[in-house]
Amino acid sequence: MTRQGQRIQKEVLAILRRHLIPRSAYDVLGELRQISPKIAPPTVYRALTALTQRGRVHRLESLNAFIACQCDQHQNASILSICDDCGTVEESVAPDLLEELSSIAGQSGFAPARHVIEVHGLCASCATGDIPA
Amino acid sequence: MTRQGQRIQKEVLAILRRHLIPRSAYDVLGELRQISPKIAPPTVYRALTALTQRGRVHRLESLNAFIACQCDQHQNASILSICDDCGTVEESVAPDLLEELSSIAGQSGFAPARHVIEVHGLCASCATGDIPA
DNA sequence: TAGCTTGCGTTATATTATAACATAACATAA
DNA sequence: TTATGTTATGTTATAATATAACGCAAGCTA
Repeated sequence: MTRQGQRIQKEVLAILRRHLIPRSAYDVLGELRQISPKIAPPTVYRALTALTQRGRVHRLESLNAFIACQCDQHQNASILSICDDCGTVEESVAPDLLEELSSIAGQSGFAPARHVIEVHGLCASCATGDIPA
Repeated sequence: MTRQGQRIQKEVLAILRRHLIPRSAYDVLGELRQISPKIAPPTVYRALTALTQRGRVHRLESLNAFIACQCDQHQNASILSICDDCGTVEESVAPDLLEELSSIAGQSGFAPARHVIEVHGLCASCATGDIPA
């Protein structure tokens, strides 16, 4: 990775960190272009791929969107709880559950390498209606 | 749903059942068009959505693809183990793990409604190299 | 039949993602 | 320092996935 690559990854991460709700790759592209108007899609996807591999960003497979990692310490897969009303995402870490999941998937000899765990529903605020939209 | 809608859902399900590996919506569209050449994308997506809601078909969020339900009895979320080498998908049911997952996600008041659990890795054959590609 | 509701077909287009190849940046040795 | 290989990045184009919008038809029921 060259200096330019590092700069773009840093900018992409900063953009994602400014938002509590997931952004699509093209959302990120739009914001990047406010700084560097000539950025093209593959550049953004490369940065997002690298950040995701390093655990700084999570890809929400069920939304085709990305969010900055909120706990900044683990390489383990996270449980991502997505509010279908307001869009916020909560991140939970549960190594025990991952092990259990690996063992279930492995019963037939399957060798797990990557876990995707996303839970859709309503966050506390939206579920109780305390803070109506 | 009208008779025509039922017919298309039946055809889509039959197509998915003919394959052990996931098919994209456009794969399905291509096969449907061999029978009814004028089908358009929204028709396929409507059928896939309905089948998914009734649990006859699973959508693989991390692949943007679909596969017929292999166990045909449950409305519970399945664990889908995806071989990154040969593409086969194994389905497992684990109500205990779902409850545990709901409880983890619910710790902060989050109300879970739908679980997405996908495990990428290598199936038994591909992991051992018994049946090299 | 008239009027209502829902589903379906159709057109067009939006959104997400990547292939392919040219160029630039960096590393290393002659 | 130039030559050479290797990897990263820029650029263009396009592929792949998904849905909005709207009009017509099918099915219901008064």
